[in-house]
Amino acid sequence: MADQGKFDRNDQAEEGGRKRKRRANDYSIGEAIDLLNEREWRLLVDLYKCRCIPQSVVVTTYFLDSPDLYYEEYESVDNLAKAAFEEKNRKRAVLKARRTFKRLKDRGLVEGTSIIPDAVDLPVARRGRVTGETWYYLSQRGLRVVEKRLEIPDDSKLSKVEVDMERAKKEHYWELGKIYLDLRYRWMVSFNDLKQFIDWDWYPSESVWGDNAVIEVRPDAILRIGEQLFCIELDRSTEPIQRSPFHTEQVSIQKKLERYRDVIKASTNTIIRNSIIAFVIPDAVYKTRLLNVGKAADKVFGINHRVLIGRNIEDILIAYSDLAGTSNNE
DNA sequence: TTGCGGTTTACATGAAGTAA
DNA sequence: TTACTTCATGTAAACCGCAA
Repeated sequence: MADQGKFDRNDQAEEGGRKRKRRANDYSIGEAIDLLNEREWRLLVDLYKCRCIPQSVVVTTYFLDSPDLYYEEYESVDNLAKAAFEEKNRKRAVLKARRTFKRLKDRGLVEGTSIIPDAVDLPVARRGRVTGETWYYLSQRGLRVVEKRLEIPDDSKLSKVEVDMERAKKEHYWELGKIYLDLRYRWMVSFNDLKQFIDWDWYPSESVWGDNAVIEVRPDAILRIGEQLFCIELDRSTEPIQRSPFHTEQVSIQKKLERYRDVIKASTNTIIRNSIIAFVIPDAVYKTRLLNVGKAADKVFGINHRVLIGRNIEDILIAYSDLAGTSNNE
């Protein structure tokens, strides 16, 4: 009967006479949800919005608290000792982050890899480190759990396969993810006292349709601040774009803008009609690229267009407040 | 070999839960 | 109430693969 008790409680199942830890499938979805704290929820939701997050960013964004929270004497010691505390604090945060992710992994909510495939491909004598930074993703279960929490309607739900395929363009999605994190943890915090900025959301892969549901445009992400929609187009000049050899860069941007124009024209939804197209060009070294987009916008929409261009989301927000509010005498 | 950076493990501690 | 168990956490040490 002692054995009976053992098998009834799977968290204490024994193997070879020794207790073992619970494994991934030992947790039901309900249990996994029960065990999530606020930080872990925030993490999962952000992971959903960003698709992927590297470990170092996880540490600094969610786990790195100020050193004096953990080491009371921090404020009273000299700089050298302070640096030691900061280092200790960082290590503590890293460990905490890893343990958290291990737990989430054990409960089947996230997955992660750190192998660099190209490095492994080389002969042993020629390769350097084969593991790089660990990247985290949501698992199938994690996706479902977050979608339930965010109350995502069925037709907007993501398929795990699709999300997995996005990993092939990890750099692109991470570039977008950084914009989201920037917004959430820098700009929206600093704008917190401005009521208009409190109600906002981020939709990483959502289409915008015209009324007839025939013509569609798919921005890289949609940012909604109150009633204002921003269709975010991330433009990385390093990214190879497949196109006919007769098309120049400018033409392709223009084509994209024309598509937006057509969708907006075909829509009676005022939110869509008033939407702003925001081109974020993070690695625009020369102004010309920014100007080219501007020129294309003039051509497609005319002089008073609603196309904003910037190197980062801050530029866009500043340009937006210029555009929106001379009435808003800040 | 030695040192480095990332990762895992051992151990101590305290909080919370549980059976007697 | 007491003794015991479980779990999360912080710290330190061990471990691992690799480069110099």
